[in-house]
Amino acid sequence: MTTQSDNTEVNKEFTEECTTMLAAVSDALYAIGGKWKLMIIIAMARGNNRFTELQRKVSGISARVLSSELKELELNGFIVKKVTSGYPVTIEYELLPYSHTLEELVGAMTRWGIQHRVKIKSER
Amino acid sequence: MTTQSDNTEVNKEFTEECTTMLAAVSDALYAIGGKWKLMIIIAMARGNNRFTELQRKVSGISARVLSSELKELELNGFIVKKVTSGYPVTIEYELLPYSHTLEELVGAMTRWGIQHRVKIKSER
DNA sequence: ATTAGTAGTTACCTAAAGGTTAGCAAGTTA
DNA sequence: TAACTTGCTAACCTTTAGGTAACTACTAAT
Repeated sequence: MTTQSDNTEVNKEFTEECTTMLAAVSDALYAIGGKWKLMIIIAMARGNNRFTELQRKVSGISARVLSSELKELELNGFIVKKVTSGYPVTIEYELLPYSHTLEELVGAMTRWGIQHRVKIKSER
Repeated sequence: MTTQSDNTEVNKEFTEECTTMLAAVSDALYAIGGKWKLMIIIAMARGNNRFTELQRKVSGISARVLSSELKELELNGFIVKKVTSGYPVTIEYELLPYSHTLEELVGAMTRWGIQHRVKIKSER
């Protein structure tokens, strides 16, 4: 009698790889999961660095949520808040280098999202 | 007086690209966002196709949530439920080809998650 | 006959995410 | 001087995601 959970060498490696991936994806989702964080980073990478600009660009986000997401992103080392005490005082948010480590992921998600929308449309 | 929102050609393209990306990422998150969907797909790609096996593999998920996530994944064309009416009746979930379009994204997220955990650890 | 495993469902509940409204302190524009 | 903009914050409320526990129907083993 054989089952899918035979303890072969191959199966062990497979199982370990799976566990590693699951832990990694879980970690990633913890840091950048949710509805807004990636979108805010994308908008910032494209020149939207002020509060109101971001709010307009990331459509649907409220001031309250944007404010709290920015705080979390700052806390986790993705962005900095820069206050230039000139005249007038302007507040700008800037991406830190760590944000750029997300480029591959953002690219992959963008490409997938585009093809997914095409697929959904063609199905209707 | 110049501002960051000058209507140069370059700026227009940038703005459009940004809008496209935001819409795409939003679409992607709608389909595969949340705590569990990607993790279930990862587990299934590695030979765990039965309900209880999946529940064990994706640690922390409850039967109720697993059941409802599987239904959503089936509805959205990522998986199929296969009931083999032999003796005994076994129920297996299988990935459909569409799940494999997620490979690039899953890979990117896994790599990012691994390096992120390393970074977090080294900071403590 | 009892216990255990598989594959769930149902009902109920909590916590987290997010939305709405209002307002404030500054500066700026008409 | 009035109205508007920017960059928020506080209080409140709703929605959704997810967790817990109990239960069912079937099979299989002891």
